[in-house]
Amino acid sequence: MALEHILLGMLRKPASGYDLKAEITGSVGHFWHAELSQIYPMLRRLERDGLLAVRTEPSDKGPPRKVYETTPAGRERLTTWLTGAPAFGTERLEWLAQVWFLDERPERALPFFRSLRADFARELASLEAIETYWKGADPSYPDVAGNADLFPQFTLALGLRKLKVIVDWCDECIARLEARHGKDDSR
Amino acid sequence: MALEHILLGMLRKPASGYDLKAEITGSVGHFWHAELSQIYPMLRRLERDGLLAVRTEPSDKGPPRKVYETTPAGRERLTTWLTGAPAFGTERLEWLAQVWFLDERPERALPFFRSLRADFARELASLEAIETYWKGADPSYPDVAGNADLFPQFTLALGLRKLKVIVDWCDECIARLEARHGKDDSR
DNA sequence: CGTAACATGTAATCGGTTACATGATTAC
DNA sequence: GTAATCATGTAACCGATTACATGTTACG
Repeated sequence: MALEHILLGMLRKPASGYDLKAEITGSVGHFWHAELSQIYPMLRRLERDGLLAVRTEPSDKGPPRKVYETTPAGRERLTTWLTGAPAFGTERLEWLAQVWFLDERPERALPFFRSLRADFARELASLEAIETYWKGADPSYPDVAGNADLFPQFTLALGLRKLKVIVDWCDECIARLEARHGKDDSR
Repeated sequence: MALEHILLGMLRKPASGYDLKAEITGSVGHFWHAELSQIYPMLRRLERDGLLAVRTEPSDKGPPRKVYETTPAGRERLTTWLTGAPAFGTERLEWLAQVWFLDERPERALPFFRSLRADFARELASLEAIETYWKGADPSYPDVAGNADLFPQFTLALGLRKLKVIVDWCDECIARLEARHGKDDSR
């Protein structure tokens, strides 16, 4: 169960469930996602099992915050996950399944790929913004100094390259489809 | 729900549940996966809703086969899925999360990436084998004639490119890690 | 005065995995 | 005889999504 380990990893720096949701989307967000309704019960479970410690802090706004932090036992759990083999969750890409069956509706192909291209280009732009920020913060990028930033940066590099090939692939599919039946259709 | 639509798409040619499992792994297998225990109840449901037709055929081996086929209503369901917007299931890549937190166990980084590289290289090889087969069957590849093969071929092209960038990325990560602390470690 | 952000949760449901159950035929 | 392939299913469980429930503070 990966969410468990992601929380244990993130909570090496203390945070509340609410914080975590924002931190997840802002860091591992390009390859992971979690709702608050999933985070809260998991935090409780991890605390019950002694992998997290809690303290309650008053909040300026709204109800009191429950701030969690990884315990030594939690840290150990994290390292066993890291020591194990790479975990492949069988990838399921529904939009590729749609592409596969597009011969059933060939006239939908061009608008479909154009929409796909727009979506991935937007995602690519958001990763590029992160890269730009990173470059500004650390002038030696991509030769970062410490280990702490190295691995997140690795994942960013892969995200950028993958999105680039997807956008290029969309463009090529569009070009091939246009070549097949005159450039004037389905706009 | 994508499995539903995948079955409706595949069953434009009649097949049994058992057949389907093999057909899925052999075609859309590089981006989708389904177990028999998931397929059988889904077939029943789709048949109950009039989207599939069944007939029972005796089998040479084992119990009688239930052969399904998409009905006109099923075909309509398929096209509404294809007519809709591209469906993104939020991608969750656990192995990238492991990379993200590798600073907790830096000495595990090299073996981790080597294992990752081996896994993806194997996947890439299997897609390349499919491409080779395809080239042999249709000498005009990649300029296939009909629409029927065009879209599956598009998905194959993307799979190949994505896996290539992942393998290259692994190699670069390995090189950078080796450069960081002498080439002789953690073999 | 309403909306957004802060902050915590529960309940119902769904898609998917793992394990279990059954039994025939074929190849070694 | 025993393992693999053919062929069908059910049940328990788990991870994740969606919808619901509650209440405060700050901003325009």
